[in-house]
Parts: sequence; structure tokens; C-alpha cells
Amino acid sequence: MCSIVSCVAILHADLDAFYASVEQRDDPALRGRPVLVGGGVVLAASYEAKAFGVRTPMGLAQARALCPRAVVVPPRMKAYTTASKAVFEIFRDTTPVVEGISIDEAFLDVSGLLRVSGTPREIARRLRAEVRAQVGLPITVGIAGTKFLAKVASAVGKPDGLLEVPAGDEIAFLHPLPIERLWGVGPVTSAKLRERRVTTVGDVARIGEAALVSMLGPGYGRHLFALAHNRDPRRVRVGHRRGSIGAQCALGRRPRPFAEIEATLDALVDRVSRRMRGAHRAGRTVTLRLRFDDFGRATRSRSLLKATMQTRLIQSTARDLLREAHPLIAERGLTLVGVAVSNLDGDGHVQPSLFDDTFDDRLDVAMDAVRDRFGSSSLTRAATIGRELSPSVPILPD
DNA sequence: TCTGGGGTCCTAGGACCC
DNA sequence: TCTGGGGTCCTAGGACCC
Repeated sequence: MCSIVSCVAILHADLDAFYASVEQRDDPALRGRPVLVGGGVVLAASYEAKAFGVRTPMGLAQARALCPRAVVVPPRMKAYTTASKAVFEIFRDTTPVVEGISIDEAFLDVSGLLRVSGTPREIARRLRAEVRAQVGLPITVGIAGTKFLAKVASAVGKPDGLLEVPAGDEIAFLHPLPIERLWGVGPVTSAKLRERRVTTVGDVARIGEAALVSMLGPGYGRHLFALAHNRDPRRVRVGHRRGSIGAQCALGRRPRPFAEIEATLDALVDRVSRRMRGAHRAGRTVTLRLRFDDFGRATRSRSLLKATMQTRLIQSTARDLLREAHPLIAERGLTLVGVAVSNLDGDGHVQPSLFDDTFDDRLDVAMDAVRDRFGSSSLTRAATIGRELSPSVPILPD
């Protein structure tokens, strides 16, 4: 039904229980045992732990209650980043058309590779074997003609699996699945649909577009209706750059003096602006994120006239936003503060030291270099040097 | 069991411009 | 003086993803 030339074949490759699998790979004593990676909450659970009902992001106390024999290990982000890079290299050896979605999953367009590399299934089998042999991690691959369906297929095929939905079988595969399998249906939408006795993807297809639009709004209703019929025109995008860079920090329920919140915000801005300089990205819109005692949320944002990656400028904007939100914070109690910079520009080739070349820009670059050199373990040293240069620059442990 | 840290996309009203 | 349509940007919020 589709010719060799025109047939679209998309792989969705998804590492299984990624952080936990890296821990099991690096410590043989953890293999075959329930492993939880996390600090306050579970960031990842091995399949042995998932069998006990542990999910992310569950509080660690609850996870321990469900699975008392679980081994809890702190996260090692550097190890995960290294492993991810190695896996993405294998992805890009497979096809140049790779779209990363997160640290542990990606879409690969393998259309038109039949002559060179074989069928999609053969490509996927080889990919899984290479990831296993070269990086030592289990990975599941879903194969389908659309991104959406490839993603569903990998989720159904987990763990350590390979699942292809052949052309012509899409609807038969899709319609019996529960609505929660649809990419983009979360708790809120799922509850709305179930209220109307729409429980499977087939129900979504049958209820009709008009009914979905009245329940969920025009944009989302139409989108969901299209997905239920496996209509998904989205292409695998290469070289997509992220639109915002941010950092946040949970504060707990203890009331904090305003000065302490301000200091935390300064530290977050320092982390964000440093990452911006590392990525050679400048941004124009600063967003302050707040979460309150009742878990309600609010954001406050301000757009600057010109994009910047300068710590001091982003910091003063963020501080202004925080001060303006002071009444809200006093009234509702703050449990999380975050900052993000969006409206990013810069083509990735701008040298941070040349971006503006003011004193503050040079200072930022100098501070980055000091911390690169001495590392986060020698922050006191960097802080001392930094404070001599400028008493207003905050220092943040990574 | 009260819930981390990093993101994405969509919607909607108001200001402002032509 | 009142009127219209179309477009962009800004801000805020909501839902969702891993």
C-alpha cells in the first residue's frame, strides 16, 4: 500500500528505566534487585521496583513502604549525561534524521533506508543490539508510520522490547488501548473523557470530532480526534533548539524570610545565566515561577528590549518580578521558586565574551572560567575571587 | 503519598499598528 | 466621529511530557 520510496518509517527509541538501568549497569550488586534513584522523590525506578507499584515522582517514603527491600541510590547526573550522549551517537549513526525528546528518548526517521540499511525492523533490531553492546543499556523501540504511533508502540513494547505496527494494522492496534496511552492525554483530560464514558482510543474515534471539541475546546479536540485515527502529520525535526532555559528550587513548607527567597532566586539566576553562556544563547523574556502552600501556581514575566545572557541584568529583572509578587507570597505561602528565560535567540556561535563586551559581560565570563577551573568542590575559592571582583555576584553550588 | 527539576505547546485577552 | 478586519507582541495561565 505504500511504495518503498514514499513509505514513512519512524522509530521511537526509549531507554528503559534509564537512571536505574545506568546504576544497575555500573554496580553489579544492584542487578536483579529493586533500585530507586532519587533524593526526596523517586526520579527513576528499576522494573523490579515498578513491580511493587512504585512510580515517579512518588515520595521516597511511600516508595519504601511499597517496596521495603528497594536499594535507594542518589542520582549521578554526569553518568546519565555521558550514557545519553553515547546512545545518541548510535542514533545518529543509524540515520541523520534524529529528534531528541529528552535525555533518554528520540525519534528516528528511517524512511528510504531500505537499500542501505534494511527494513525498519532490521534497523531497530541492530540499534537495540548496539546500544546493549556499546553502552550496556536496555532500550525499547517502537516502529510505525507516524511519530505518535511509534511512541505508543514503544510504550506498549516496554521493557527491553521491539514493537512494529505494520501499515494497515494501525487502527486495530490503536483502538482497544485505554485513552491514557494517547500522547498528550493526562489526568485532567482523562478524567473529562471517562466522565463521558470514553475510555478507549476507539471510543475517542467513535464519539466524533464535534463532541470532542465541545468537551476539550477546538484545538485540543480536533488534535485528539486526528490522533485516534492515527492522523499525525508531524515530521521528525532535526536540530530543533530549545525555547527556554530555566531552574527552580522547592522550598518545603517551612516559611522563609523574604531575603532568603531573594537569595535563592539570585542563585537560580546565576545557574541559568551560566548555562545560557555555556550554550551561547541569549534571551529576552524573564519568567518568575511560583508555587504556593496549596500547590496553586503563578507566573510573572517581563520582556527586555534586547536579548541578554548577563547575570546581573536577568537578576535585577527577576528581583523586580519577585518584589511585585511579594503580596501574593505573603498571603499564600511559597513552596517553590523558579526562573526561566525564553525568547531565546543567538545562533549558537556568539562568543559570550563578545556578546556585549561590557564590564558585566566580562565579569560573567571570568566567573564561569574560575568555576570551570576550580570545580564546584572549590566554590569557596571561586566565591572569594568573585566577591573581590564584585560583591553583588551570587555564587551557586552546582 | 502530599508531589523534583527540566521542559513543551496551546489559549486568551489587551495593547498597538496598519 | 464612528467603524472594520488583520496582524503581532506581551502577559498569564493551564495541561502535559520525561
